[in-house]
Amino acid sequence: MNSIPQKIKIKDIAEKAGVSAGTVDRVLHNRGNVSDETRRKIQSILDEINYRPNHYASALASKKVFVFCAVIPNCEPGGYWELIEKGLLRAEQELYDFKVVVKVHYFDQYSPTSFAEAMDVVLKQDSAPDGVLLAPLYKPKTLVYAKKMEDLEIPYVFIDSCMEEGNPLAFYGQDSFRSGYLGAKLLFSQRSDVTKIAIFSFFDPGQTPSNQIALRMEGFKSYVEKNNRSCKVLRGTLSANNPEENEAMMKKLFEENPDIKGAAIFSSRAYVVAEFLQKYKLSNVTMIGYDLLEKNVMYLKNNIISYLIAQRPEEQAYKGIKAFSDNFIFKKEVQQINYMPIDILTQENIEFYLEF
Amino acid sequence: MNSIPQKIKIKDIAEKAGVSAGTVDRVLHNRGNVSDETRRKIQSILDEINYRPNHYASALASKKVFVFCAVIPNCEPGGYWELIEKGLLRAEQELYDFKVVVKVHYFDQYSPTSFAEAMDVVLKQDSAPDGVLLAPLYKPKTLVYAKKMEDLEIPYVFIDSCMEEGNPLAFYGQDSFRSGYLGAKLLFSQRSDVTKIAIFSFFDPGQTPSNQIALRMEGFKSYVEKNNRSCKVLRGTLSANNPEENEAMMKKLFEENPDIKGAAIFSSRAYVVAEFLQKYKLSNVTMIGYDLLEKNVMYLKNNIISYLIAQRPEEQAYKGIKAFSDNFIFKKEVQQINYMPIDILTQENIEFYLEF
DNA sequence: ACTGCGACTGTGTGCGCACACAAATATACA
DNA sequence: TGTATATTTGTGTGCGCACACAGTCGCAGT
Repeated sequence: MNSIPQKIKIKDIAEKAGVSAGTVDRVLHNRGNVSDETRRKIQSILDEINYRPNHYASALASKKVFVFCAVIPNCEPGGYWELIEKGLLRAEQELYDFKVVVKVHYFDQYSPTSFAEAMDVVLKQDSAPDGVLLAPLYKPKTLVYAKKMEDLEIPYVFIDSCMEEGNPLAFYGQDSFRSGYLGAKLLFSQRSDVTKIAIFSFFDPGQTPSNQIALRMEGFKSYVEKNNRSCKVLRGTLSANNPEENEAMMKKLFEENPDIKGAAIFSSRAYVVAEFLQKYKLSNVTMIGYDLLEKNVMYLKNNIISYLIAQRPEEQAYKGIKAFSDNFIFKKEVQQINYMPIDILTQENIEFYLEF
Repeated sequence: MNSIPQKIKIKDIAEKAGVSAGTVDRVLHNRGNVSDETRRKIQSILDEINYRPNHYASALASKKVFVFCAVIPNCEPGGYWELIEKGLLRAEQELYDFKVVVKVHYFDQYSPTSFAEAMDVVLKQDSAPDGVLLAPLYKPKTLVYAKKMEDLEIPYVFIDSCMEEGNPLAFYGQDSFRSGYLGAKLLFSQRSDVTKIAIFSFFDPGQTPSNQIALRMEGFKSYVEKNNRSCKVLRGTLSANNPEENEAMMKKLFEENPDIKGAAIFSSRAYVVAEFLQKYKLSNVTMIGYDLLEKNVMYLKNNIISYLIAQRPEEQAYKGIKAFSDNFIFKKEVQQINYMPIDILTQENIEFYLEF
């Protein structure tokens, strides 16, 4: 009654083929040293009986230690990349008994050079990692290292945003264009009288916008083009480390344009703008933002931000590492392109997203 | 460099305590037959060195087969409960090597008696299941069996909706009240001129509404009360198996009330109403619905339904079974109340939710 | 015919643990 | 003091697999 479908093991196959377990093991792992004849015989049995190895027993017996490196921007407390790191750690924990180690390497998210340095360290270790997880913030540099890893035959996983030119083992992230598009839709669906909006970005001097943010902005504009062509879109440029300047800039912008009805910002730091809106009591401005940072959530709850669009960063990182283990340990097919859901968060449903 | 933190095993503990592995095993599993003195010694070592057993090795060595039963309504193809079943199967697959079997038992979702019969079968097997997963559609009957299972010391998991009176090992589902509340918010946020809406339900004669649907409706009404008190709410009652009658009813309703601007339905069969709206080209009616059924998705894409609110049924079922394995096999603490995210789906983000 | 060598195949051990069983020790009672 | 019995402890085997190692075999070269 409570019996389990009898599991087929290596020994069974060996018996069926009239060989020893060792030989079956050799064909299973392509270790060579098997005559064509016996290999074919074993293979045909394998094909017909649907052998499914016990990966837990396998991991137990194996001595192999897997080292996966993650290369991500420095994690400010409460910032976006901290969520990514959380996912990495969760995956490492879960794979502990499979002898999986996740090493995190950090770089300065505003410096492509710093990214390159981190990658150099990762790839020039005495023993190469079994896989590298990274966020392709800056296309050109990333491309260089993608090439390098392909030459070294080190599989890599992209999170956050993708690059068509690369050929990762897997990608986990949002369709950034679409999430920008959705942002615009939500902004305009809120009210029918939106004729002027402001969008903000952190373009520091001499820096190219990150891949993802550029795409979100395109998506946003595309929606406006298509559905609210008459709406005026103003741009505000924020500085990463000069709050006073930012405040002055916004003050000027909103004073000169009191008819601004909507605001959007495509990085995760919506709270910078929200803080301003709250301080100056501009409750007539509808705002949308991105990512589930604590401070963003606070302004959502305070009704300063109407909608937050989220992308499950922790899950991206978690699944990124799991892609490696699925590939190496569980021998599962790994789907290459994996768009994460574009979650729409409001005051009413936010609380149910906080622990995920 | 690539070394893993040295794993502590039973043998290590045994050595430290000056006993054999068997004795350590006895205290780890409370198997008794250990003198107070040695148990205390071992326990103190255990406390101080943070021993984490290898559950994979443990499962490998163990002969125990786990049988978990799921009691759910019949799965119509393309219906809600099919998604649940998918999650159950996924969990079973994943736990295959842990000797976990998931047996699904079905009942007629419109008949509490049929539910009771299914539960009787489950509980009166020659060997009792190690856990039961069920959806408490009908409170009173569920309560009876919850009691029974507590007496039999069989842990149970609720999915879909919860019952405060029960004491399940875990619950995975939506906050139904809140999802109804959010539905109303979305309906009204779409346009400012909504003064009359219609809500539909499948109250067949002689039947009590399921727990979840009743709560959603309450939540919906609560929002209207609070924010749009002047809006008139009409009720339409649908029949589960009489399309002609339904059509006639809706026709009459919308003809007599041409000023209906919004429609909502709290079961997963929004497509019944959507089909009508499409057929009669009532494009002026904004509609919201629940759950990611194929047919609902189609009407969302066609712009008949503006928002769908989803609750990840597959994940509910999957996590429900995993709660058992976490409890029995991985000895993890299982959180009792787990509200699933209330996903808001629109044309723009729907495609990213379809494979989850 | 002997050796050496390469291609192929079988055997044995251990991964960390559960559990049946054997062994040792303690306790009771005559 | 001896025997029977309960209590406590140690040992051995196997779960399914990986992998090191030890064979076996055929064949070329001397």
